[in-house]
This record gives sequence, structure tokens and C-alpha cells, in this order.
Amino acid sequence: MSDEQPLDVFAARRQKLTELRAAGVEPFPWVFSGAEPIAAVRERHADLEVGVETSVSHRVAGRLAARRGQGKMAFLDLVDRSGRIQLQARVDELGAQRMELLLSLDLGDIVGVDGVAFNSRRGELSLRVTGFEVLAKSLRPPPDKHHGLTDVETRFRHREADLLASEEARALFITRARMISAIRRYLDQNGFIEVETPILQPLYGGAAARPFVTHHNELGRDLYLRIASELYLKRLIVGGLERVYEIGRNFRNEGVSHKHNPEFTMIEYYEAYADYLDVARRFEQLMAFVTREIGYEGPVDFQRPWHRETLAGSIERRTGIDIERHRDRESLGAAMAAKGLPVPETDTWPQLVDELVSKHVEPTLVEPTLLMDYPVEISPLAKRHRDDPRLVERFEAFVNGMEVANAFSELNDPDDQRERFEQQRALAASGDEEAQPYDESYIRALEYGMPPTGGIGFGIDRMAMILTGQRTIREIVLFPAMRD
RNA sequence: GCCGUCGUAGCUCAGCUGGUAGAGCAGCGGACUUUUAAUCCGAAGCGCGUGGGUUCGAGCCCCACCGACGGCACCA
Repeated sequence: MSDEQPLDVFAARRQKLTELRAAGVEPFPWVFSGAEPIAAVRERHADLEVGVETSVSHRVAGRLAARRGQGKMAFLDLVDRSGRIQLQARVDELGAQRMELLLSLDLGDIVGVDGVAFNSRRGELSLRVTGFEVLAKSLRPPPDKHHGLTDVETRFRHREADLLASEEARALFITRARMISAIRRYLDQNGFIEVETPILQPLYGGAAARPFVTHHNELGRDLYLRIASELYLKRLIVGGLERVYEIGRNFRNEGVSHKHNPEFTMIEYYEAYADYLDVARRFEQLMAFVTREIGYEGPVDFQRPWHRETLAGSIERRTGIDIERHRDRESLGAAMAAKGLPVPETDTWPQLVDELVSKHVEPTLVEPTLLMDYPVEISPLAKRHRDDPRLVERFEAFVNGMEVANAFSELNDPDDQRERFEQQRALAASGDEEAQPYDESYIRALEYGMPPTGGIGFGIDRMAMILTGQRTIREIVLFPAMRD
């Protein structure tokens, strides 16, 4: 140890690394077998009384999180994914040399420990260390052991630091994972099969959004990153797979906000011989199942059916404008202007409707709500309503003022689909950058005959936000988009 | 893209109306058969986001840029 120049925190750790090697200790060994989760140890001794010693030995592994005391006896905290446990280090147990080695370890080092369980005088379940092994030297100081990491930028850019410092952060992503696996379980149990469709697509579609474009060198052509998996999944319904789902990443080249990340995880599932009302029931069932499975205890009741209202009714109720009476841009624009609402010049009729919904309806939909029956103009892939050809059989689901799902009776008439694409083409020509491109190959698929089908897509990230009570999507995406 | 706020030691934060920077934790040295965020003593550690400018003097004032956050715009 040099005695003139003070070591900074990084240099001190490097020096300890060197000293470990000099002492014949491998700072990065290959394996540590037989460790049990700390939570399992705690469970085993849950009813151990204060001050009582056992003769049960346990092997655990994790990160050194705190140290109290030194000299002849010290306490250390070890943390693994399942929890935290106190270690008691005693010189009479370990001998002077091993004791010194153990106490010379840095917070953040990964350690494997054998120890005997006992309950301390203060009533804390602890392991008296009988043996230990350095499993990985940490060369970078961990965040403050008490305050943790609070700088959001650092938390998102270096999520590992956030996770290693924060049990809450770990719990959040564990809940997210359990949510996804519960969704899979539900669908698997109900006859759905999981499939994978292209992310790199020659033509994008299935949603209203601007895509990312990339390039394939060998094929010598541009490809799009998918904005949805819808069209491919419905081709699988044509193919007779009957019930399919895909959980995967979609990419939309749009703004970033507390509810938008440029890449996000979406699940879509399609069920042959079902309509959108079946889909609505199944969606409610699925949400009830998932929230039970993850032990959701938030403020929203997902065990009940969702509120339902029609889209047109929801707009009229809140703005007094009846979009069914104003079915062209001119007329709707005038009606909005009459109410003193702004009417963006370049907006097409569908965009004005979208404006009314997102500004005046969506924010009010805090309780789980399904908005039913959308105008055909803004739903080019949905089947016409059986009672009103100007509408489609479609619903969107909302919670906490946020859209979480979009579903419909799928359009399976290839001629009608062709006309819808034509309309989209016209919208694109009038400046709608999100109009859906004409997909000939999809029409061709429909011509083989697609059974009546119900389908839905919903955002996993937004669902996770709602079920974990997070305000922003960045909290629930491990590595959210950041500028360079 | 626009407006506002913010960017100080590894981490969490102070820094009054401009006078060349501090604390706690962590780290380092030492003491103590000891604990539950912080035992005690001691010695360290900061290019104050980047680049300009004003000033005798700038972490504090001005400009530009970068990044983050919030709002708006945009966006299922």
C-alpha cells in the first residue's frame, strides 16, 4: 500500500484485486455450486426465536451490500435476487488471516458463503460464516448503500447499477416477467400456439404509425422494422392454425413520451370463429387471470367486466359532437370549430376523430373501459359492423387514461379489404403519414379464405405500468431509448 | 421542434446578493468481542456537463452546444 499518494475509490479496488492475486486468491473463479436462495434460508428459519442458535448450515451467494464493525467480529449483509441476509464474521471461527481477507472485501464484491443459521441478539436471522469464497471482484463502487441511485438518467443508462442498488427495481422487472409468463400460461391453456413472424418486413402494416427503415445489403433492398405483427398472424389463421399469438417487439418511429418508447413489446392473438365480443370477454378473463397470478393488489378491479361505451357516444357525451352526423372532414371540422375546438388544417377526417378521442375521451377513461364500434374510415383492417356498415366491430381498451389494447372482428372479405387499402392510399395522398400501405400479398392470403376471426393486440409495457403503478414507460422498460 | 427546470467528489446532497468549493455514505489509516442507513478518532478526495464571453475575480451573470426531467407539439 503506497503511503504517499491517496488512492481514489477505483484505484483502491484495483489494488485489492492485485493483492488478492498476490495472496493466491483467484478473484474471478469459474463456478460456485450448491447455493440456495436467501429467501429459502429465511423461510426455513422463519420461526426461530431471538438469540437461538441452530446447527443448520447453509450455502448462499450474492453481493456484499453492507458491513458493520471490524476487528474480532463484524456483520455483513449479503444480497441475492431473492433477498438479503446478515452474515456474522468471527475471528475465532475464521482465524486471523481469513477474517482479514473477508473484511478487506469491498461492498459490491460477489461472495459465496457457508454459514450456520442463528438468530442474533437483536432478533435478526444470520449466518455465522464458516467459510467463504470471493466469486467476483467489483472494480467499481456501488451506489450509496442507503440512498441508492436517484439520478434517473444514470438509472436508465446504467440499469445494472439501478438493479443492483434497488430491490424495488428488481421487483418491478420480476413482476413484469411474471406477468408475461402468466399471459403465456393463459393462452397456452386455452388452445393458442405461440408463433414468430418477421420483424424485418418488406412492407409494414397492421397499425397506424411511421416505421423505421433499414437496409439489407445482400438483397439490395430496404426493409421495415415491423410496427405490428397483425397481418402475418392473420395469414396463419388463413393457414388453419386457428389460435395463434405472438409476443414481440414492435418499432414505431415516433416521439418519445411517458407512454411511448420507440421499441415496445406487444402481444397479439387471433382466434378463429370468434368475433370482437368474444375477444372482449376473453380479454377480461385474461386480465382477471394475470392479475390474480401476479398477486396484483392495486387500486383497479380487474375481476369485473370492463365498462363499455360506443366511441361515437363517448365523444358526443364529452364534446357534444356527433361524429356519425359529420362524416366528412368539412362538416366535422365545422362542428369542432363551432364548439371552439382547434381544427388542425392538415388533419383528415380520421385524424380529427382521433384528436377528439385522445384529447377529450381518453384522459377521462380511468376505470377499465372498452370503447366499442369505430368508424370504418379509421379501421382499415376491421370487419364492418353487422348492424351499421359505416362502423366496424372494433374496441379499444383503456385504463388510467391510457390506451392498452385494440381489438376487432377481423376483416376477412378480400374485396372489402382491397377497398379499404384504396382508401388508405387516398389518405396517404392527402398527407396522412400513418396511412397503411396497400398490401397485395395480404389480400392474396385473404382470397384463400379466412374464417371469421377475432383478434387483439395490447402493449405489454403499458400493461406492466398499470399493474405496477408506474407513471412512465421508462420505469418498466429495462433499457429505454436515450439520446447519445 | 418549442417553453421551463436541472447537470457540484464513486453515491446522496449543501453552496447566501459573484471573492478561486463543503457535508454524509463509500474508500484509506487507526481504535473497539460491536450491529441493523450513519460506533469513535485521523488523513485524503471535486477539471463545479462542454465551449466561449463579461469581470480585478464566476459553481454562481451572459451566449452557444450536449444531456436529463416536466409541459406543449407530435404520437394508438
